[in-house]
Amino acid sequence: MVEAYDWYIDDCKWLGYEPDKIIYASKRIPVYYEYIEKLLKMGRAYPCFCSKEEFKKFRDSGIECPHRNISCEKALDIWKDMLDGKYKEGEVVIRIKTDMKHKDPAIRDWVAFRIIYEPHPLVGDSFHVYPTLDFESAIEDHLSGVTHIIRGKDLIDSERRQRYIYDYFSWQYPITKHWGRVKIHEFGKLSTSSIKKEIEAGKYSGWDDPRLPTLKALRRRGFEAEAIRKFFISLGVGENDVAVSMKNLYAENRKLIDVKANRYFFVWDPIEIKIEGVESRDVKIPLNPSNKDRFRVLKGSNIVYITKNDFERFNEGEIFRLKDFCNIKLIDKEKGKAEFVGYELKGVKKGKNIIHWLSKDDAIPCIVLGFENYKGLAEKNALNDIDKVVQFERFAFCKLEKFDGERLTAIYTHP
RNA sequence: GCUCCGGUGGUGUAGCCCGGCCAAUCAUUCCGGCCUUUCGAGCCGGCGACCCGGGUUCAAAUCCCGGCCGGAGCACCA
Repeated sequence: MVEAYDWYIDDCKWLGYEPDKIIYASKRIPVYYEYIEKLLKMGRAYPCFCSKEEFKKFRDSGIECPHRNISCEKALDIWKDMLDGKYKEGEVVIRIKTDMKHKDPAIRDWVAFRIIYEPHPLVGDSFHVYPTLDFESAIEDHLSGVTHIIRGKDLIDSERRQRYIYDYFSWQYPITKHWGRVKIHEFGKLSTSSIKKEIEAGKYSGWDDPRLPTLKALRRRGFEAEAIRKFFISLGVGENDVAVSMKNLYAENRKLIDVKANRYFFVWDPIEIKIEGVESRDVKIPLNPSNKDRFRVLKGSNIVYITKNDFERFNEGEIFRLKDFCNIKLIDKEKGKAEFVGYELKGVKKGKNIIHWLSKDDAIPCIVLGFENYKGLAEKNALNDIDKVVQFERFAFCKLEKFDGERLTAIYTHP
């Protein structure tokens, strides 16, 4: 995927880190050729004609393969022939000499170059002899003056392999740190390859599907880069695998957005209620409880929508309050009828008896996409905050993604 | 199977190298209270951990050995 090249950089910048140098290994193949030629001349590398299976036998038994001890001249000739395209894929590889008796078989004479005729996404068919990751990054780390490497523990053996090259050239190996595998309780193992498959299978709509734990998805959900940074820093760099809950991320993000996210009403699964004896009036509600100077205005009227959840909780005869508007008593649940009790907040039990609502004039259709999808009515005022994260009161923080003239689409951020 | 690494409250983390100040840090979750016109935020309080067994030592989460459990590598993949 060619686009993925840009995604790394894009995501990196979004997180707030500007790379000071970007290196595409595929564009620097000739550099690696230089170094492998040196190693061939030094007798520290050799062309090997063993098949994978054959070599595995040698590796497992710690025996040098018959190709290992040819002269430098011959080795270089074969190398030239490889470059000239005289060999087929899989016919020959270049191996770095380590120690066939090394106690860890994973380290024994590893492959540095192999032949691939398939065109490369970035450089097309300019080359057909490519370095392996271990070889390329060994050279590149040294050339670019890398002093510290932080990478996953799956690459721990890379260090032991690469050190042979560093020793041959008398270079100094960087200091390494490794991290373990990260699992998210709510999702499972983080694995780009399995996510890719599931996207292709149609399970997810794309890399930014809000159900995914990808940076793209988190970004779409309106997370602050700062929260993600803090979250990952809190995980530390340790070789142990970690299994962490998204709740920790939510907590970090909430600290940042709570003060700035405007509050609006979102009535999911709306139920219509008629209130007898109430007069219409405008209701001013603070956009954010921490700043009482900024308001939004809702029309309080005798027909309002409340969410089904709330409606079902109340019994006939019970009094509850439409937040900031008025108190009503449910008189006929069957018909959705209530009667006006008063405007005064005083005397109403606080907490669960105060619910959010919307009258028809202020309601626009809204869908919230997340782990589950919610359909309902959102407050019209929210249209002022398209592209921003708002809090739908008593629901969750949501990123308002778009309004198509008919319906507002929001992405579920977190509770 | 071979090689290597790791195991601190529900979760993540600090401390381990250089033993004592660790009746073990911080964050989050959970539970309780206060506050609040949101089941949000804030404030206060609480529960809760050094994998097990030996050894060294006046003293061990920290050092040593063994066990158990978990993970990584053993690719012509990145």
